[in-house]
Amino acid sequence: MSERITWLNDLIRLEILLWERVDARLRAAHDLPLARFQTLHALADGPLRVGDLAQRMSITVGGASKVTDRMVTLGLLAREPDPTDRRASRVTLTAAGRSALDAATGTYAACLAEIVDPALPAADRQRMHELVRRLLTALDGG
Amino acid sequence: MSERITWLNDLIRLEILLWERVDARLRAAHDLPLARFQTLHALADGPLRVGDLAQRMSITVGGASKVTDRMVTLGLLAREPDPTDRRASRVTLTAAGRSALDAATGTYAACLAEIVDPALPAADRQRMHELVRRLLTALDGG
DNA sequence: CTGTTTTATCTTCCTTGGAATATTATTCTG
DNA sequence: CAGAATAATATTCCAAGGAAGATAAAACAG
Repeated sequence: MSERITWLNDLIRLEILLWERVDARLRAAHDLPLARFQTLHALADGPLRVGDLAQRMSITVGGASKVTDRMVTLGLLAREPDPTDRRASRVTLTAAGRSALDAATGTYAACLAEIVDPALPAADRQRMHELVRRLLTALDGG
Repeated sequence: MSERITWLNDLIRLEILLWERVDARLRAAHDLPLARFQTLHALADGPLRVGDLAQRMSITVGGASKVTDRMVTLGLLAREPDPTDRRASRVTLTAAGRSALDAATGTYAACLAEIVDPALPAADRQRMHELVRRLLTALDGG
């Protein structure tokens, strides 16, 4: 019973600590908090509608709308009208957003590698990712 | 490079989704959000000073101070003066806090089991916990 | 013992994101 | 096509926690 609690507690704590570390590094190196990096990354493969962005980031639509607002203000994103649905807008990376993403991606990977690699060899990292994926699939088909 | 990002992204998303599910269940069954449950659980083994509570929960001291305020108002926690240091206060469970914790613990474990067990057999859950622990140890010696 | 430094906590301001609601556009029914 | 139902987004209000500064008590230097 209590192992269950420890199990999730530890997972949550891990996520918090990893987030803090990577966030601090990205802020220091690129003035780009991790939350913004993630938004950029979600849009790397092309524009998304606000709702799809929300889903990909596991936040609410309202939240995604506001994230978009802020990052449009910062010049990292742009809203363009969806040609097929005038209610919707397609959120897209600006040139500045794209280059912020490109610049930060290396920092992100390096920082994470610095933390994770000494603790887990490649096989274990791989195994862990696979376990996470299996749980994600069970949770939302993703 | 990009696998690194997916690796952490997936971990973060998993944490968000698990949090949401368990949080919703605890709210529904006990009117006790997961953040409060975690606070109660952190204090289950005995009183802690605010700073120690903060550390155990991986939040800031200021945050812990405010969590304590709210939960004192709710009657779940109490502050008692630390006999050895008049700057500090020892945060402790009230009877109501203890019984809320006891009641919610079963719900928490059951909810988590419902989600995790179909996706991961016991051996994998165990393995995953061990990987998480190894990373935590690397991150903060915990 | 007095002044400085450190420690533990609290407080204020700010950002973030959720919940609920409003708004506007689309789709569907008849 | 008119009206109702639905869908996509935006907006308002609220709770939570971080950062930085403010207190208050303790520890320490002399």
